[in-house]
Amino acid sequence: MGSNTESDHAALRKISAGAKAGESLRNRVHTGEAEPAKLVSIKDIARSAKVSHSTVSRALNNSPRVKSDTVERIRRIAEEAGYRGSAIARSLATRRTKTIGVVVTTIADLFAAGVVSGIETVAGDNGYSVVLANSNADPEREKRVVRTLEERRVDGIIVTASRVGALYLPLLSRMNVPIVLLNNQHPSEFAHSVMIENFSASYEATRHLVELGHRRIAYIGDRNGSQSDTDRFGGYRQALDSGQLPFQPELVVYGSGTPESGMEVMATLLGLAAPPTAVFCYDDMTALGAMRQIHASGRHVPRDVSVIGFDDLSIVQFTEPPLTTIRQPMTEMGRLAMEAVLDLLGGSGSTHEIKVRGELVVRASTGPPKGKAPNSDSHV
Amino acid sequence: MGSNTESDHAALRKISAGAKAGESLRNRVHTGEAEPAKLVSIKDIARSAKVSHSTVSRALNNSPRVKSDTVERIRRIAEEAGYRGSAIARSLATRRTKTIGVVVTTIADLFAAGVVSGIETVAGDNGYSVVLANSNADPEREKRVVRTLEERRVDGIIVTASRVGALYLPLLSRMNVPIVLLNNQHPSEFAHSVMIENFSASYEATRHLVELGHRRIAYIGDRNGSQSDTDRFGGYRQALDSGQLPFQPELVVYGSGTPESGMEVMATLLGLAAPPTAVFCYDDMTALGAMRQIHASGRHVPRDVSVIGFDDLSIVQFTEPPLTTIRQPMTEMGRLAMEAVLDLLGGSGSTHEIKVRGELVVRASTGPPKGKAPNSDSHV
DNA sequence: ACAATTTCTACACACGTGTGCACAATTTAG
DNA sequence: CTAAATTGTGCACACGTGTGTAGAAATTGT
Repeated sequence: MGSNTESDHAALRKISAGAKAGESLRNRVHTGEAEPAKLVSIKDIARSAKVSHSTVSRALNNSPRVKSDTVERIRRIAEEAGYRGSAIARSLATRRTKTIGVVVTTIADLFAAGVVSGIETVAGDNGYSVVLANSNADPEREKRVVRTLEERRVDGIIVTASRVGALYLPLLSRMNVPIVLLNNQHPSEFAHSVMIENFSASYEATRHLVELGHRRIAYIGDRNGSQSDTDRFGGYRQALDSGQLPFQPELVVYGSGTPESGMEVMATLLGLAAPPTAVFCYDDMTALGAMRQIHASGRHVPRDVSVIGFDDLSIVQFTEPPLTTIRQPMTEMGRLAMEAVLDLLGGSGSTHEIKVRGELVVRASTGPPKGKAPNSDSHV
Repeated sequence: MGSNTESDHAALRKISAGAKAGESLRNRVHTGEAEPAKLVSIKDIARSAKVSHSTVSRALNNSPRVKSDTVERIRRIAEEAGYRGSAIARSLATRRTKTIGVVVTTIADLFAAGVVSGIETVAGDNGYSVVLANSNADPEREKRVVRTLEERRVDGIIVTASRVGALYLPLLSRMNVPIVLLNNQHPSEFAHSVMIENFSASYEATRHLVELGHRRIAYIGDRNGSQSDTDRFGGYRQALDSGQLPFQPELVVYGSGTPESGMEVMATLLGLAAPPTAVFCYDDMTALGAMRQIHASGRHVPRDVSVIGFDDLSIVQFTEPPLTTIRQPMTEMGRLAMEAVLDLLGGSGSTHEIKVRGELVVRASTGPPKGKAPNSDSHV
C-alpha cells in the first residue's frame, strides 16, 4: 500500500488541477458565466486511494469500522488534494443543515447587533452557521423571510427584538423546528424564550430616581405596544407606589424607540406646566434623544432633569453626561438563545423560558432634583 | 383531468399529514431526538398529479415546455400541500447555493451592522441569503470561518472592515468565487472593492478645522496600521500644508478605534505643553472617547477643543455636543458591494473598484479656537 | 488445517431537485 | 387521411454525501 502512493498523487493532482488553477495566488478577475469549477469530491479521493467512496466517507467521519492506517492514508490524500466536504450534499443526506436562521427587524442597531454577535459565536463554536434575515418590519419582507428559512431547511430559528405579529406566528409554527424568541411579545405561543426581567429592572430604575428624591418622574414608553413596554411601565408604577408618589398620567408619553422620537416627546414633557425632574426611558436610544432635547432647551442633565435609559448600549457610557441605565446583557442573551436551540436540537424535551436580570448602572445622568440639592432654592 | 382531483387531494393530504401534524397551531415542545419530519417533495406532488417529478419540476420553474393548464394544476396542488422546494437539493443539482458569505471582524458595532444591513437588503431582494461569519480577529476563528464558507459553497464573499491578513488571502483566493472587499487594506490583491475616499474626506475634514482658524490640529489614528489610516493621515497632512501649517509629530497619536483608547490618547494630547485646539479622529468611536476625556478634564467642546470624527454613526448627532464628522454611507456601501457580487455572478467580467465620497457634516463639536473667538484674549 | 469469529470494504440505495434526450401525443401541412 | 412538424411528458442520470447490509479478508480458536 505504500508503494503506489506516488502514482496516486499524480493522478490526484490531475483531478484537482481544475480547482487549483494557477500555482500562486492568481489575480484574475472572475469572468464569464461563472463556471462552477469542479471541486474534488470523495469519489475522486476514493479513486486515487483505490477504495470505494463509502470508505472515504467513513474514514473522514471517524467511523470505527475502517482500518486505522487506511484512515490515515485517506486523510493524507484528502488533505493534499485540498478536499472540502460539501455541506450541501451532507445536508441532503443527513437531513440536517447545521444552520440556524436569525430573524431580526433590522440589524443596524446596537441591540440587535449585540444579540446576533452572541448567537453567532456560540453557533460557530458548535459547527452551526447563521443565516441572517431582516424584515425591516415590512410585511412583504417578513413573508419572504419565512419562506426563505423554510426552503433553506434551517435546523432552528431565533427571532429577536421583533414584534412577532399575526404574520409570523402561523408561518413559523408550520416548520417543525425549535424556535426561540428573544425579548419578544408572544412568549407563550411558542414554548421557548429568552427575556430580560423587565418588571424588576424597571422597578429598580425608577426606584433609584425615587430615592434620589424625585417626585415628578416621567416615563417614555414604546408606542408599538410591546409586552416589554407593558412590563416596564408596570415596574415604573410599582416604584411610584412604593415611594408613595401619585401616578400622573400626563407624565407618561410614548416614542418609537428612536432618538428623534425621544426628542419629540421630551419636548412635550418640558412644555408641561410642571415638567418632570426625572425621566425613565424605554431604551437608551430614546434616552439619547431626550438628553439632546433637554440640552437643546438650555437645561442641564442631571441638574434640571435626570435621565435614565434601558439597554446599556456600549456607547452610552461615553455620552455627556454618561448615561445611567439598565444593563441588558445582549451578547449573553444571544448566547443563551443559541444554547437553548442547541439543547433542543440535542433532543432535550425541556422547555426554555429563560429570564435574565437587568442590572442598574448608575452614571452621571441622574442626580437629586434641584430642590434637594445642596444649593437649594425650592420652587414647586 | 378535472374528474379525479378529489381523490388526488385526499391522497396528498395523507402524504402531507406527517408535516402538518395537528390541525391548528400546536403548542407542543419540540421533543425527542429531533425527527426530521418528512416534508412534501416534488415526487409526492408528481404522484398525486399523476405526472412525473420532472414535469413538476419544470412546471414550478416556468419551463415553457409544459402545457399551461398542467402547470396550473400542479401549481395548485403544490400550493395546497404547502410545498416548499428544498434549497439544499436545488443547490446540489444546480451547483449554486444562492448564498453569499459575509466576513466581518465583529458585527457588534454600528459600522459593520450598517454595512451588513445594506448587503442583506440587496441580497434578499435578489433571492440570495446571507450567512454571517465573524472572526473576532482571532486567527483560529478566521481559519474556521473560511473553511465553513468553503464547505457551504457560498456563491460569493464580502469581507468588510477587517484587516484581511496573511491568513485570509491564500485561503480565500482558493475558492473560485467573486470576492468583494469593503474598506479593506489589500484592495489590489483581489480585483474588487468598495472603498470610501479616505484621502479627500480626511482633507476636507482637516481643512474645515484649518479654515476655522486652528493652528494646532491633532490627528488620532488607528494603531492597527490599516490602509485607511494611512490615507486619512495623508489627507490630514495635505490639509495642514494647504494652510501653511507646520506638521507637528507630537500631535499625532494612535488609538485602537474604541472610545476607551480615544480617552487614553486624548489624555496624552491634553497633557502636552501646548495642547491642540482641535482633534481629527480616525473614527467616531474614537471621537466619542476623545470628547469624554476633554469633558472629564473640565474643558469644553468646542470652546477649548474642537473634535471631528469619521463615519457619522447614527448616534453621533445626538451626543453633547452633536459631532461634526465625515458621513460614510455604510448601508449604501453594503448595497454597492452586494450589487458588485451580483454583477460578477451574472457573468460580467468587469472589475469593480468602487469609490464613494465621504461628506463632511458640520455640527456643534467644531468651532473657532479661543484666540479667534469674538471675545478674544489671544495667547499663542 | 479448517471452522467460527471478527474486522474491514464494496455495493446499492437514499436524500430532493434539475435536465438532456427519446418518445408519445397532438397539431399542422399536403 | 396520411405524413410531417410541433408540442408535451417520462426516463434516466447527475449533483456529493451518508449508511444498512452483504460479503470478502483477516484473525482467532480448536
